Amino acid sequence: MIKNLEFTEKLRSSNLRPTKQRLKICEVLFNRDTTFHFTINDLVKSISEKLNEKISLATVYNTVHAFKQKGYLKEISINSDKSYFDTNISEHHHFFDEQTGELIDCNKNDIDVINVKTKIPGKKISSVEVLIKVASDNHNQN
Amino acid sequence: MIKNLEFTEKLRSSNLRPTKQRLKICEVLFNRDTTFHFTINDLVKSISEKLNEKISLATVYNTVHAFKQKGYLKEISINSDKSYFDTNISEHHHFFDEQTGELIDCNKNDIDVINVKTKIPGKKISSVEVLIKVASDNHNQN
DNA sequence: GTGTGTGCAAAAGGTTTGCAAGAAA
DNA sequence: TTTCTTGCAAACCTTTTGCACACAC
Repeated sequence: MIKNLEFTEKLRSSNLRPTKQRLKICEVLFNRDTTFHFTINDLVKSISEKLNEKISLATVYNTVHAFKQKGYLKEISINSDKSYFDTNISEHHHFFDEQTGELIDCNKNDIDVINVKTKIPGKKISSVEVLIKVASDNHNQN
Repeated sequence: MIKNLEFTEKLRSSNLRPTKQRLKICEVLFNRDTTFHFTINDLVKSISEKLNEKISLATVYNTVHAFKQKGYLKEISINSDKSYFDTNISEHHHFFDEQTGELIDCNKNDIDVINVKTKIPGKKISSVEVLIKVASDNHNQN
């Protein structure tokens, strides 16, 4: 169980004022055992369920973007109408269930390290993301 | 240079009526030498530039979705406010320039085949997509 | 007190939908 | 003639913005 004090420090060290709202969002995001994959909407729901409170949508967006920019959250590359975020900020990959929309973290040893053999002149690689789309075994799509 | 007749056949074989609009969209999408990475907006612009015509947005969306469903287009997993599509339907991967928003196809031998060693029970893999984000070499992000 | 952050409502941008008119079979 | 397709406008949903008020320092 992580203490609010820790979050306060974390925020302060990133030049983010530890406001009531940001601390609450920290609590919902980071005070959990497993990775949290979420959309903004999921987060808002989580806040109201876990804390029985409401934080304005604009603030939630602001905060998530600030956290992403500070490296506390990762945005996941999926094409969807919504943006997905991940509290697991290590370089890792995902399974995406096309039918349920569920995201599952890949473990380090589910996939060999991706070796990119070609460079784009003047560019450096900032990340490599693998998305493995899965569907029910007993369905066939044509 | 692919003939309209070929497109007509293609459409008919997929149970899509070869309408004037669909044939024009085929022409813009598939009558080119290199892969086309596009958003709906790009496509609409292309139609008006190449053919000097206007096809209703709803029809363009309809058609792109139909083509995707029939396997003539691939949707690329990027988180963006817009959807990106690709006329290269082979299983391949992408470089994505974070600064310019440009997408570049990976060649088959830029990356080793991804070997997914773990299965999700009851699910089968329907695709594996790799997105390599790149940025200028002389920039450092913190 | 000064500068940031919050909340609301409105706006924006991409995508979808309903439905009447039109085209293909 | 029947069925599918088109086009328009309205609706929808996520995300962003502007601005007044409130809070952190």
